[in-house]
Amino acid sequence: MPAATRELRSQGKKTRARLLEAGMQVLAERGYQATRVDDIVRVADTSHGTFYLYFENKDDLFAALAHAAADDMAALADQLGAVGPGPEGEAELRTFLGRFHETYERHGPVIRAWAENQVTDPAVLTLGLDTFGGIAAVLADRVAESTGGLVDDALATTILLATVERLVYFVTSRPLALDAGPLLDELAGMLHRGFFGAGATAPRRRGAQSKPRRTTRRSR
Amino acid sequence: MPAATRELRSQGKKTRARLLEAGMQVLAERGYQATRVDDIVRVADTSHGTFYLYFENKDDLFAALAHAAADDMAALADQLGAVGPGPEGEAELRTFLGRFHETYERHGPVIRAWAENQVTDPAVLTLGLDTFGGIAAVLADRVAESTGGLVDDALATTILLATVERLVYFVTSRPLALDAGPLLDELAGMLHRGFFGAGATAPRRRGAQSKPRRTTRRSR
Amino acid sequence: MPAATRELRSQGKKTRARLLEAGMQVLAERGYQATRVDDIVRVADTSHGTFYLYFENKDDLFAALAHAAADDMAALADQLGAVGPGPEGEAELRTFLGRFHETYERHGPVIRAWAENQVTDPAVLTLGLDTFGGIAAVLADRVAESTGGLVDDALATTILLATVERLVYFVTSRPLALDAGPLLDELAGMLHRGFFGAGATAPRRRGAQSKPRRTTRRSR
Amino acid sequence: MPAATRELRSQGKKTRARLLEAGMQVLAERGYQATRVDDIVRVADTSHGTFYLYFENKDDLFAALAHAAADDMAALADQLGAVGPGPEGEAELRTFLGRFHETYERHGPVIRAWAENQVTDPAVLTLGLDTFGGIAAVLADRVAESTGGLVDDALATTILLATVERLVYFVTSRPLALDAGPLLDELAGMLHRGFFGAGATAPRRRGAQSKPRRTTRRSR
DNA sequence: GATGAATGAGATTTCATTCAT
DNA sequence: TATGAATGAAATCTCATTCAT
Repeated sequence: MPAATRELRSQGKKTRARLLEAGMQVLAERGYQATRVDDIVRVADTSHGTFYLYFENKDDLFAALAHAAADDMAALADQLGAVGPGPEGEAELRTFLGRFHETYERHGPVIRAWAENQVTDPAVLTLGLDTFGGIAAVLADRVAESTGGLVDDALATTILLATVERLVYFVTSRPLALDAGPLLDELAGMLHRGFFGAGATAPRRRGAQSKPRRTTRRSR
Repeated sequence: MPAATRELRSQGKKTRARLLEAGMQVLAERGYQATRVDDIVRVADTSHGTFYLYFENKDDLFAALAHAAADDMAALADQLGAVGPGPEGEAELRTFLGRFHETYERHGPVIRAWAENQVTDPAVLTLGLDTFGGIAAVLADRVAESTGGLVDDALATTILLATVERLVYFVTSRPLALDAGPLLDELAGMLHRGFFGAGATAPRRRGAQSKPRRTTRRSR
Repeated sequence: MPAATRELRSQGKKTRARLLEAGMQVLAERGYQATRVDDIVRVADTSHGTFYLYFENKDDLFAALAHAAADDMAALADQLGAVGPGPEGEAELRTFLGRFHETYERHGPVIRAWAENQVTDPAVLTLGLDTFGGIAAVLADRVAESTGGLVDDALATTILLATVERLVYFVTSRPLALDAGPLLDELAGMLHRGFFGAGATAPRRRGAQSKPRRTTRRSR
Repeated sequence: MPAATRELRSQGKKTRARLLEAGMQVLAERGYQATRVDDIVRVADTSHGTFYLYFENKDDLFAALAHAAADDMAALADQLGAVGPGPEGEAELRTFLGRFHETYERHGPVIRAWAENQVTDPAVLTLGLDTFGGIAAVLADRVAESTGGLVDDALATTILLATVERLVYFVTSRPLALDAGPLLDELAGMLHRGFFGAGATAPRRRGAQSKPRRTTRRSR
């Protein structure tokens, strides 16, 4: 009987949290597929038996991690306000990226597993798709608002999101000693210019050609 | 004794090719860690015994795939000419992206495994780092040339490359029915403006602000 | 220290009884081998710790159940009077079967575990063999008395007993909605005719033929 | 990929047969629940890996054993001819019991697991119920034919069958050194008199009393 | 008296690799 | 050259029992 169905006392809660923490750490180090229960319990300094006291199996622990990540990511979308074409719009976008970065620092391994399509458990997979889809949809709305409906392609926004994810992944996870701030400044600027600026056109505009678009922009 | 040390007749070559092909397919479907020899031989319609006739072990097959990918990717860098700030520079970049895309269609699973840091075999890992590093270095050179040495951060270029990889991954692998052409047009434009354009600043330039840059661009 | 060595207050007695009750229920549902301490404590609505407060281990609880069953079964044998060849003999047998049935309703799972040879604990196994053997011996005596010593095979009587057990098991445990009364009437008649009737021969009498016996019976 | 889906060469067939044989032996020794893969492979003198080459899991092996048993048991029912009230009817019954006994010698452990309701795998459980039910139905038909429709209770026949099973179990499995022949003679006689004889009444006839029935029989 | 937590031995299952034909 | 068979180390999971509160 895993923990989901049981009442936990303070010690139990602590152990469960330690296992989740350890799971996250091992996930970060080895990736979804290569993570073994053995690694998790060693990091959590407990036994196999204890693991199965709190989780049905490995996927169950990942599901718990994933739900926490999904909650925080959903909050991200909720807090994204209007992104106008002016500097205040860019600032709004920058704030969003900052929060995305913070969320990534907390849930990076899970987000990465989703983004890299490593998840096999259908429930967790769906949760990931929904979560990413939700953010993409909000982004698409903001883009459409900002560009007066010229750009509203949710698909293109998904790709945009994936690109943001990858950049933040590099900033967060790689031992690059990169200063996140300036990079996110820059990214915010690029995205604002590329997607929210007056006259910006979506990457996927049907029949879109590079020349006309360039012309448009040149002439503004 | 695996195939590397043996002469192969035509039938042997065919079998080896079938195994490589199958390995690539399974790699695409299941990812590096989850790929089992059993899957490969089933797809290749042969036996476990035969597999080890041609490859020392699982990693050996991946190494073979990786070397082929590395060769084609190295060629990518070799063929990238100067990328000036004008339209012909953007066209050059667009051509590079087109070839990157073609390469991805052939070697996507391997490139992805590298980009997602899934590889454990040290030799293959090094090969990947070298390959990506080589392209990043050439990109960094071109950027430096184009901007007169203002921008030359190889690290930033690595990130740029990773982002390109991700976008091309989405275009190539996802069942999005995306038309690659326009997307690559758009990406070429963005990258050219962002990295190679007159007055462009590198993502990592400290104190970079979006406004001045926008102004600069507007005036061009 | 388990309960056997301790004095129990009224609450303790209640808890112990609840565990025994639960043990019996789970034994009935899952069988001897598949019964887990976890099931028992869940049914008894208590904890693992509490279980081991009252029983040394799983087998100890079964031993307690078994002793209760053995006592009641021994009483069965004690109360079996002479079974003459006449109707009053059959009535005596019928009464015995009725009490067997009652006992089965109370201790069925334990009796069944014995009859099906599921018990591994040597002490409990011996107890079962002794208990069944005791009843079989009394039955054999009664048969021998009734047939004037012609039939006295304890082994055959054991088999007879096992068959009775099986029939009663079906009547008791299966969801057949069978009315026990008529079935036991019938069974009493069959057994009386078959084993206690004038001229009846034991199943194991060498060279026994059905025809002569039928003739004999017809002529009575 | 277990053997069900693969082609097997002679060596493979031999190994699979050895595993089935070992499974039957361990099943006989330890019973359904207590049988471990470890025991089976030790008896079959092979490895765990090999076991899973031929069977998906323990239940899969039992399912294979069960299907073989079910086939042979179905044949039992098919071969049971009319059982008239005369001696040739009893002989027919005796032949049936003899074949039941032979079948039990081949498939005893499986039949016993079914009869003792030890099976948990739903498919195997159903197979057992169907198999026993099929035989019981044929028995019930024969009884009904023989008694002119007076007796046709399938339920009662199920119990009859269970009793036969138990007797044969004792004869077959216990180290009683019993001579099966005379016992089966006797059993055939009892069953013939009890169920197929002229004027016999079913165990479950509603309102049946032992006295009237006895009278009836006496007067025949 | 009672309980939730923890443990570890043992059972099941997977899979890369080797072997015999 | 090819293959089915076999292996065993390692991973997952279960559960009777002990422990600390």
